[in-house]
Amino acid sequence: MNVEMILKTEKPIALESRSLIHLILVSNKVNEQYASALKEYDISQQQFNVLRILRGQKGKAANLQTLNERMISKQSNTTRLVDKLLNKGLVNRMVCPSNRRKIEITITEEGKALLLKLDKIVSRTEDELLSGFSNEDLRQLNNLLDKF
Amino acid sequence: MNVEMILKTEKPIALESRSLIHLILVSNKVNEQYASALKEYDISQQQFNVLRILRGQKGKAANLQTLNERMISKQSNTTRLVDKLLNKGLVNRMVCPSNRRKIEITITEEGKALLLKLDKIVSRTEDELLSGFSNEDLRQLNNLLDKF
DNA sequence: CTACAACAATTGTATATACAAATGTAAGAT
DNA sequence: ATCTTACATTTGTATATACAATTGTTGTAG
Repeated sequence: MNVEMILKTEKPIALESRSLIHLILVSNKVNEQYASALKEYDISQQQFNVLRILRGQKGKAANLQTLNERMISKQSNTTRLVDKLLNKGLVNRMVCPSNRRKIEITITEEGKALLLKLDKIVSRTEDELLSGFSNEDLRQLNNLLDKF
Repeated sequence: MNVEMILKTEKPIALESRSLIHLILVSNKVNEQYASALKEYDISQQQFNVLRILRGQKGKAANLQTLNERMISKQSNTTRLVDKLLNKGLVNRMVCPSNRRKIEITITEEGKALLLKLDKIVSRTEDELLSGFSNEDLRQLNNLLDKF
């Protein structure tokens, strides 16, 4: 990926700035690829993310707060995001009987079925994005990212 | 940075998925740090980015297309973004005399003065973000990011 | 010169996000 | 029981972004 095009705009770019901008550029690219892969099914990345979290619950419900904590992108509109999924019939929602402040969300069969399709195209996208990487590269990358 | 919290949601996460999600999480964190550092001056990251591009032009004007190409985040609202900077008096804008389709943007003295202040706080933010990194780490990171 | 395609920027619209304020519920203190 | 505080979600609002359609300009083929 060509980061030089951007970085040439300021001549003596410190190694630090370069790394961070580079990181953001790559992340944007990755996000775009995910988004474009999911677009066919009218699912945003965040929605996909929530569906995967729910599937990971194996039947147990997740309340909005839990979703919020585990979502890739930070706190904001979990309510509205779940509304969208609800309208599509991909999740169920019920007030928690033991604590009526909480709202419990579960994935529907329809949601699971959709996820199965999405898994395939997402993993194809990931393969493409990482075609230049060996397993050793990936381990190294993870180690470096852990330092943040 | 704790990626496990998110990743525990799906049990057998492939190394590839893990790396990409990890990357996005880190990038989000970096973006948040930049945003919060710039917030004090009511400048968004994209606005900061454009100002830096303009400064890098050393007096030469940049048209909207050029800005667009060099902006960190992809094509969208360069017109509106520049409008904001214009309202703040940080840039000038004039129709290109040789090709009236183009709009030429330059940074004002006020814009340059602001950038000088921003440079300081941004570089402090970068230092914090990368405090765990040696120069060798940064080089490695850049090499890996280049593989995308 | 006119018609047409390509170009550069702008506008419209729908959706997404950040952030603060408001609503409704639960728990604890007096 | 009442008051206060904390909790969980929802709503409002301003801003940001994606994407398509539109406007105005230039270049070119006939």
